[in-house]
Amino acid sequence: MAKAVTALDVAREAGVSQATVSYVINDHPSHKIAPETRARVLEAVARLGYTPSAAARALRKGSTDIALLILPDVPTGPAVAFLLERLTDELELAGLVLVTRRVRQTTERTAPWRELRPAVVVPIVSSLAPELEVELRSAGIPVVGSLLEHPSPDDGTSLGQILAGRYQVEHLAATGHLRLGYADPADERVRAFVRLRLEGVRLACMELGLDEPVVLPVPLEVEKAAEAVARWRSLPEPVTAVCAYNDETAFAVLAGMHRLGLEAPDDLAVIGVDDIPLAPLASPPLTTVDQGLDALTLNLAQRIVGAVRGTPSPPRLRSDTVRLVLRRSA
Amino acid sequence: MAKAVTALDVAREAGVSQATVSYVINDHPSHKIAPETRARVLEAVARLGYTPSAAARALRKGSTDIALLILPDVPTGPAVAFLLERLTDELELAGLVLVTRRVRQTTERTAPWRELRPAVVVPIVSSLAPELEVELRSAGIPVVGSLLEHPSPDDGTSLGQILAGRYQVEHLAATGHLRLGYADPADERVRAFVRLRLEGVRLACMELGLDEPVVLPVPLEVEKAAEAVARWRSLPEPVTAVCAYNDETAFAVLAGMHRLGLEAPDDLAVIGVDDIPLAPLASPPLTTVDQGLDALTLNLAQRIVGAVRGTPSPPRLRSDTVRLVLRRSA
DNA sequence: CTGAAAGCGCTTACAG
DNA sequence: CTGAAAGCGCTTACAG
Repeated sequence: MAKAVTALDVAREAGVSQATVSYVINDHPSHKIAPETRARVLEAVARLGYTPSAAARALRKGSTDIALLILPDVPTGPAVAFLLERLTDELELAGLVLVTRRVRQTTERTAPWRELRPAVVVPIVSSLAPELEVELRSAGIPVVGSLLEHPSPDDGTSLGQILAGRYQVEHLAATGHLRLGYADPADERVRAFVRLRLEGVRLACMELGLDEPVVLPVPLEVEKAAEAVARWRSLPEPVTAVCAYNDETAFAVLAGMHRLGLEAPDDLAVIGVDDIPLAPLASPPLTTVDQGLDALTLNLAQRIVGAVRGTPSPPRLRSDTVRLVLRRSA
Repeated sequence: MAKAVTALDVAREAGVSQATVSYVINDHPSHKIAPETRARVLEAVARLGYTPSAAARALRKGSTDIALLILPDVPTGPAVAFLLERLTDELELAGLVLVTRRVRQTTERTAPWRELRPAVVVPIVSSLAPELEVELRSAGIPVVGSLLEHPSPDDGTSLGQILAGRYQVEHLAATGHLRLGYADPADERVRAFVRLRLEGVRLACMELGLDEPVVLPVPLEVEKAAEAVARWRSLPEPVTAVCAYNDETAFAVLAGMHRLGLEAPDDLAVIGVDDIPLAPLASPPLTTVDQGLDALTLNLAQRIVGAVRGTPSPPRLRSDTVRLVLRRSA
């Protein structure tokens, strides 16, 4: 249980005071340290392998380098995994550590920032309850609206989510389809997203004069998916194309079709959302809507860093990242 | 910038000392607090919404509740995403927060534990350099060998990794295949894993008297995959079955086959590793090897918690979680 | 059963 | 240009 190296150890080693160590380490603006002293300190730091304790620093400064990401209890699909990976990397570059908290519902009772004193809170899906938002603001902790935020309709990303649905419909309508199905993943935990994307589909159908989409549950099981496909095709006015909630659900639809000996897009056109790495490998290659998660994540990272450092940051990305990825399934 | 609520605020509110607040909050064993006092304190805590500062606590106790996961710079595929998700949840249940650090190479220069003072360090892939291992031990920070640790050959998981390859071959050999191909994802960043799984394949081939597997790069692109498939089939002694590095690579092989009008398993049998959610939805449904990541992750979580709390924990899971998932592609 | 006080390792006015 | 000292918010021997 050797004690860790402290600034005092370094100070002794370099023959200076603890304060001086701190000044050179932090490049304190109002404290120009003599180059020679500086060098001596830096050398001692290197020799001893000193790194300031994050805890002591946090206690003293009143805040940490933590970016607290509040994730809902959704399964971590490819999209969220990608986001997490990129965000971790980008924030680490800026000296922030990403801490993720999965939370069913963010309430008074689960207010992790009280414990962690993060530099910033990022509620990745639902926005915070107003009273929590107030608590944070008054504690000086910025809240960065995430890209996936959901309820507010004029919000950029709800917009993005809705737009994904719209793009699906526009492409389908443009290729002559009049009756659309919607493949719902039937997973409680992503309900909010389903609602949003489906909303986009409904709206677009209305505007383009198509019928209401026929929503059917399509879990990731061949049999169930086949049932849904059979059902869509046996309607009085059969569905000729389906919008899937995401690419994984689209794979399920495709699998259900294969089971029935059907081929996309002729028997039924299928379009997904996300453009996961496997999408081009579907048979046929999956036509899908790319939400531009890459750009959105980068933008989110920049906004987080900006909020922490108090530096100007780019505006929240709007809908301009969404685009159709045309392949063969629709 | 309202100040956060401190133990002193609570103490005043409850009419006790700061020490007493701490005792009731921590249920200190040697300090039985009078029930009535206790109640008063608890009530004040609730009323004020008090949560102890993690930083102050860490500083005082000399260690944190952080479990530091050292991740190599590998792409976060479905398997790693799953592991991260489960681990976060399990550890949160035990009051630990998971902090992930992606690191190319863990050296003296990047020693995040010096800054973070985590309760435990988990190098998820490569084991730590010996001198770092020593540093941690002497600082009293336990290191929990991860499930994916790689170089030591007698190690449980290398074993697991090698075993995945072995299972692939055993199934293929049992179904009459003599000439095997190996689909290498051709991604530098997962080289270590490829080597291990391929090793298992090679060993098994030798023991079962099969030829050396024919290794070909198969990135996630239809064209490239088709090339590999064509190549395998046009060999003087054609390959009749291929072991894919993982399920995603197996999807690529399948896609390459479709492009050439070929069908698994008759034209070429294909077997993956991981059993990702999409595996049953491949066409044909993908036969694969499940590494039992679920059980492995739970075991890892238990070992982490055990190491931190100093309580007994289960032994590292060995190879017993690996199993064949028989579907239709092989 | 409860409290006063020390001290964890930093940073930062404040003096010199 | 450098240092002595206070103080961030806790926990925990030590007294009472």
